[in-house]
Amino acid sequence: MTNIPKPTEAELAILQVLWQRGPANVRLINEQLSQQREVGYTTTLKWLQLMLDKGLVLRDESVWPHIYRAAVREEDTQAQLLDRLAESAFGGSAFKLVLRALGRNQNTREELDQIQALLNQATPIPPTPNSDERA
Amino acid sequence: MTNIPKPTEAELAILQVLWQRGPANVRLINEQLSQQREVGYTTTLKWLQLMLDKGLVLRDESVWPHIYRAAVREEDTQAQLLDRLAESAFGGSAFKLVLRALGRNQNTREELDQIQALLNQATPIPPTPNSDERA
DNA sequence: AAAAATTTACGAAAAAGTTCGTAAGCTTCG
DNA sequence: CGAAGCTTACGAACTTTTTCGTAAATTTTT
Repeated sequence: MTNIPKPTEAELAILQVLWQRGPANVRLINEQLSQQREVGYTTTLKWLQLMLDKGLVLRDESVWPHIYRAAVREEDTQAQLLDRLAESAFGGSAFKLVLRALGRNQNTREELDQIQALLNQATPIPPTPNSDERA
Repeated sequence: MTNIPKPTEAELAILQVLWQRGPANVRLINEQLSQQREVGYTTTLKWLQLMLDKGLVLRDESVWPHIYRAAVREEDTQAQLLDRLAESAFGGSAFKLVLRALGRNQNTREELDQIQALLNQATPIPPTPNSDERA
């Protein structure tokens, strides 16, 4: 709920590592990041420290080396980023975003089925009286 | 095709105005932007100039005042941003992005139908042999 | 316990984006 | 034409992010 501070690119890269691998020390995180692009160890450390200040990660100092873990949930963060993108590039329409994302996506049969399933269980909301306000 | 330079927040705001309203002069663009948040005229002008340098907009100097128009297509830009978001926050999976976007979205009956239509015409691609490569 | 190796903390430079102020350049009007 | 009113160009201050270097702190090894 508490509005999460918007993560930067670098911060997102780190969060992804933590979400996928779970809590980890700086070395491990840096190794993961390094697989994608050259990153200095202290750079990674600094990011973690900044993220700690912002409340994006938590740190366990009772062990050595310290262990960091995500303080924000993957789902929440993704949702927030989708909202933000809808706002900044789709005229505020999450629906348009979905259409576009779906339209240009190559999916396997399983994936399409999964999407279909989600769609089937979706409950339509009543159209807003002014759904055609601004053409 | 030519990889579009990643637009910043401010640049996206301007592109959205141009996409919706079509070519316009600085004053008009600034008025539109001002409806959302306080922006100085010269700030808008400066943005346009920077965007011109980056190739995000085109300028017609044969008229006065100059008229700017988007140099990148809305669809392409949105697609690019979706790819980028999938990469930076969904572990590179456009599919996961779609699921998430669809899942948390409140849609009207019409919208759901539209999504369904899109889904029906989607041709499944064969599953990749290593679709389960990294668990 | 001292040296060697690893981790942290801090400060700060460099790069990217945001925002204007000011002056110079057109247009229009009296 | 000259003044007044927009428009444009330019430079620069500020803020936010990205990136390290260096030194201090903590462990681990001889």
